[in-house]
Amino acid sequence: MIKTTFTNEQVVELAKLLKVIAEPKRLLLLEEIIRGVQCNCDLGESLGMAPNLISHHLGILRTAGLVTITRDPEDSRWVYYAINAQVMEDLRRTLDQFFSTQRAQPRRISCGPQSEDKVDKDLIPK
Amino acid sequence: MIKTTFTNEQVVELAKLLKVIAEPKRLLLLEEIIRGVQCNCDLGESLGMAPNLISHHLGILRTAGLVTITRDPEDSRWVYYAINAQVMEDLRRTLDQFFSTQRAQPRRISCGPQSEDKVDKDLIPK
DNA sequence: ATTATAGTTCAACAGCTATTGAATTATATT
DNA sequence: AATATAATTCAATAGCTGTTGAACTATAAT
Repeated sequence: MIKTTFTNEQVVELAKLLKVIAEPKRLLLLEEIIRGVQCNCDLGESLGMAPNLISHHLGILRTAGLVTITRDPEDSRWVYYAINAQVMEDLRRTLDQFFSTQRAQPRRISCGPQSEDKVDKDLIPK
Repeated sequence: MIKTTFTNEQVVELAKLLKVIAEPKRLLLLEEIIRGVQCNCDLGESLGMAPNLISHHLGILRTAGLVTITRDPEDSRWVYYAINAQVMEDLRRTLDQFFSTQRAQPRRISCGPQSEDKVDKDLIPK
């Protein structure tokens, strides 16, 4: 069953989530985490980012629910980030539906010279 | 064949394209165009946006290659926008790969108490 | 106890961009 | 020729946010 339309609220909601991942550094962080690089210091090192900036971006990813945080049981100073598979999967499916070319409808003629509105208007006498 | 990694350049490129669609008004415009509402005036009317703002956002969508523009053959003052199916499909597949949970790797231990670096360091005498 | 380390929070700033209103272009109508 | 219409371009503004450096918190090591 293919979803054919999105409500305005759903579109706005999707845009919000897209804004979270539409930032190059954040998307790079996600890619690294997906690859298995999940401790804060390695993320900062491999991307050349200051630790506070890492915190900032990971916080946004975390608020969006895309990643989860775990503290090391031996030494709780260390934190490890991991992707939230469920949220990722939901996002994947939503995007899959939104950008499905099957959804595309032909132009609805309601404007321009061919529109009936135009013709009707012309029939109204002045 | 599932793509397992993205290069930094690919990630940055993807982020740029995501930025284009991560704007609520633009995503709403895309949704409307997909539904078949494709003339400028209708788009503005159904979304409550001024014509110049419509132009602005559609210009960005057009620069990104997501939509194409056609002028009315009878009255070239009217323009109609349509989605670029090829670009949409490419984007859909890229996102499908990026957010595929199958890509996710377990944590690579290179930091923290369990890391070998740590242990090796401890073996070095002072 | 003191120092070191990992990470977060805070404050300030700069750059970008969505929005608005006015001016402009180009085509069609009268 | 003059006016109207559809759309774009331009200039100015305001709000948001990524970035930076400093201060702070919490835990571990000495």
